[in-house]
Amino acid sequence: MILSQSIEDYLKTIFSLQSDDDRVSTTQIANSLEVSSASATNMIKRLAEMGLVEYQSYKGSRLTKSGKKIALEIIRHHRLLELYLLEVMGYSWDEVHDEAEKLEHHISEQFEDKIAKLLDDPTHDPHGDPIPTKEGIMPEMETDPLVNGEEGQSYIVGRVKDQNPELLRYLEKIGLLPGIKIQIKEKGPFKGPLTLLIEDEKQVIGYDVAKNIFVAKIKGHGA
Amino acid sequence: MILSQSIEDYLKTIFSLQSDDDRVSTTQIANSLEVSSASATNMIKRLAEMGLVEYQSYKGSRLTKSGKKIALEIIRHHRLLELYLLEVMGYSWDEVHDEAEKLEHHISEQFEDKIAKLLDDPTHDPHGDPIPTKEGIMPEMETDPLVNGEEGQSYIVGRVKDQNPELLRYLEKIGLLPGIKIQIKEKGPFKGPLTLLIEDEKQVIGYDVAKNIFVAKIKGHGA
DNA sequence: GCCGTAATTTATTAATGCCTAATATTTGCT
DNA sequence: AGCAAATATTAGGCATTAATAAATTACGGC
Repeated sequence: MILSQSIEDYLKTIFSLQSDDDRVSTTQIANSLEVSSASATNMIKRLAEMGLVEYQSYKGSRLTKSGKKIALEIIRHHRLLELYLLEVMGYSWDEVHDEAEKLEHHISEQFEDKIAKLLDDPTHDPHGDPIPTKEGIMPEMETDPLVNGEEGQSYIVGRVKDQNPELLRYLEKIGLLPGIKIQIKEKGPFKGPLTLLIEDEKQVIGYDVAKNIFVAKIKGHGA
Repeated sequence: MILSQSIEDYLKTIFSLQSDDDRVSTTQIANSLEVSSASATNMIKRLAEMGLVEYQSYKGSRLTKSGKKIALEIIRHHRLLELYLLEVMGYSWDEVHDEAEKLEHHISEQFEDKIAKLLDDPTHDPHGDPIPTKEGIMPEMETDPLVNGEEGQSYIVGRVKDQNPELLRYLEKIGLLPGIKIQIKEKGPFKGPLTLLIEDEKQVIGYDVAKNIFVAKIKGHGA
């Protein structure tokens, strides 16, 4: 099957919008891709004909097994590429996303395999997101939003949700990177700023930034 | 300027067909790209409108300065990619062409710069072809067809013209690779086979194969 | 059962890139 | 020079992709 870049982008988007197995509305998809909902309806119907989504008029869309497989493949490409660009090619953390976004549609199976091997079959990308396996399985990691964390508790930064290069540069600057250990010193009330201890440095970040940071609790640390 | 893959392919093809600065006929281009000549005429006119080729009806096409620049950029991408795939990513000699052919249209300037740097600004690709510089200059190398060589004379293999994977595998098997020193032992008459000494091994190759091999004479060696 | 939001249908637009068939031009031959 | 063969260009289409606006229909909550 030959899939256009658009098709791949639709599948990727639907995948990221559907948590668990709930249906995704056409407008959600349209907004996410910044196209009219008429366009989205059109494309979704094409995808349904191809057997990539399960679609019922007015009821929304859900990826089929094969649709999900393809979405995961693209996501695998993307995340492997990000890691490769960062680790091997010397890109900086905030540059990798855009380049990966283009290349993910154009690399061959072989290319995918080669970079996976060169990176020693990694399980997580530079943002801390899990890399789907070649078989199409997404290894899950139990992280919670940093904003739900408790004062005094220590955490490992798991993943960063936002892809905005400016934000990424900022996070890199203050050292808030996946894999790093942090401690919440203080949580400002009413969606206020969080004071963190990052590698023995005190840092204050805004609530909106913290919403994008996902962390895993470290047992036996903290209050 | 946004250029489609087709446009880039046309430019590349015209470049490779025009030696020096002679005009290239529409049919030549059409044949090379395996499209009808009507299609080629169409596209050439579009390219002319964009200022990428100089085109006169019935007189053929020639790349303009900016057309040539773009062609050289794509060729640079291609050759850098081939070398990168071979040297860094562990592709074999006969696999690199097809992958590079796809990727050359999709990598960014930055990606190009990164691989050039990682390869230490190479001047020749795995086939021995020169890699255009970033400024769009093709470093030339003085090679002659192996079939024009003299018996007893020694040569360095410069480049291999054909991109046929089978031929490339064959050449790899018998060790006829760019950079290798060979000696012509015997030239069969009437476009007959050539007997070569390749790394102390005697090998006989057909005339048609030898036509694709370009070599540079080694001074002070041979008869 | 009505109303508003969401979704779909229908009809268009625009671009890319290819094709065949018909015509025009150039070239090469005698 | 004149004519036929080889080349090239026009004209007219076709298919695909991906988008849109406008009109219509369906659903869910009150």
